[in-house]
Amino acid sequence: MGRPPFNDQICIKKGPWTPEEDITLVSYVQEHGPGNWRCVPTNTGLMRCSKSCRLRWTNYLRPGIKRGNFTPQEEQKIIRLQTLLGNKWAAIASHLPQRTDNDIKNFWNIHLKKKLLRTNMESAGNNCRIELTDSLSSIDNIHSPLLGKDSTTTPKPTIAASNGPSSMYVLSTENISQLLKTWKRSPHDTKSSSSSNADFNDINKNTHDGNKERHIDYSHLESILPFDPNLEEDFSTRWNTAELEMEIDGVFC
DNA sequence: AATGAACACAACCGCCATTTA
DNA sequence: CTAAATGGCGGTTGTGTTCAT
Repeated sequence: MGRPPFNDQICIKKGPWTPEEDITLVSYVQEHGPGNWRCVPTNTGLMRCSKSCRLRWTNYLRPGIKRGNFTPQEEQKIIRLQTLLGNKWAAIASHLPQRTDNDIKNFWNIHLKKKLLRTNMESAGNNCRIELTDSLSSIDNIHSPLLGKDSTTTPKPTIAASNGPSSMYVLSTENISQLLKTWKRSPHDTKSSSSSNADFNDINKNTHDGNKERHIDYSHLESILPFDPNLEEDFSTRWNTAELEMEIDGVFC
């Protein structure tokens, strides 16, 4: 009974994705669209499990993803949504279409959790009525709506942009298109993996120059992705609309 | 200049709900 | 209806980079 076994175990490669793998995946999704991930390793020859392919696409390769520093507005929104929803990162991410749940989760764990704890401790130092929390996990409890905690105790966050991202291997859709150009010149380079990685490191180095802000220019990707370049603008527009603000404010107020 | 600590983030793991044969 | 695959999600980890000493 049940479904026939699907051997996903043969696709066992793990670790960081290579540019070649990314291109393969992007090309496949371009042709077939996202979804039916169980077929992806078989049809593409990628030695990755379907889960890994889906994750790579949704968290990294999908068009419309905004990378780099979170804006103060985004930060405020995340804090407020986390207060309301708890650690429902996917739900929170649905209010920030350009951000992935993984990114938001990382941002929360790295920046906001600490910031809130610090603010909380300062409050405790200034006001004896507030009990000092002694662990980072307590921050989650403080903000858990299900516990019915008084939201007025939620510390007001200070706005501070995080520092620039590291220059470790980071892939953007812009990088994919650039790599495609390089790749076309020497598609069968036997040292493709290592050399391509080097190329990508160079690309990222260049991308991270100046203010270190990672900017994704999707215009280069039009030829390989069914992506509307206006999408990012659309997200930005939607982001700024009073409608969306009211949608969220309505929940909080 | 060297080195250890802290930071940042991509990727993996495990669990659960849904889908499918 | 059953059981296994699949997809989705949240938590955690591994590792490269940056910063401080």
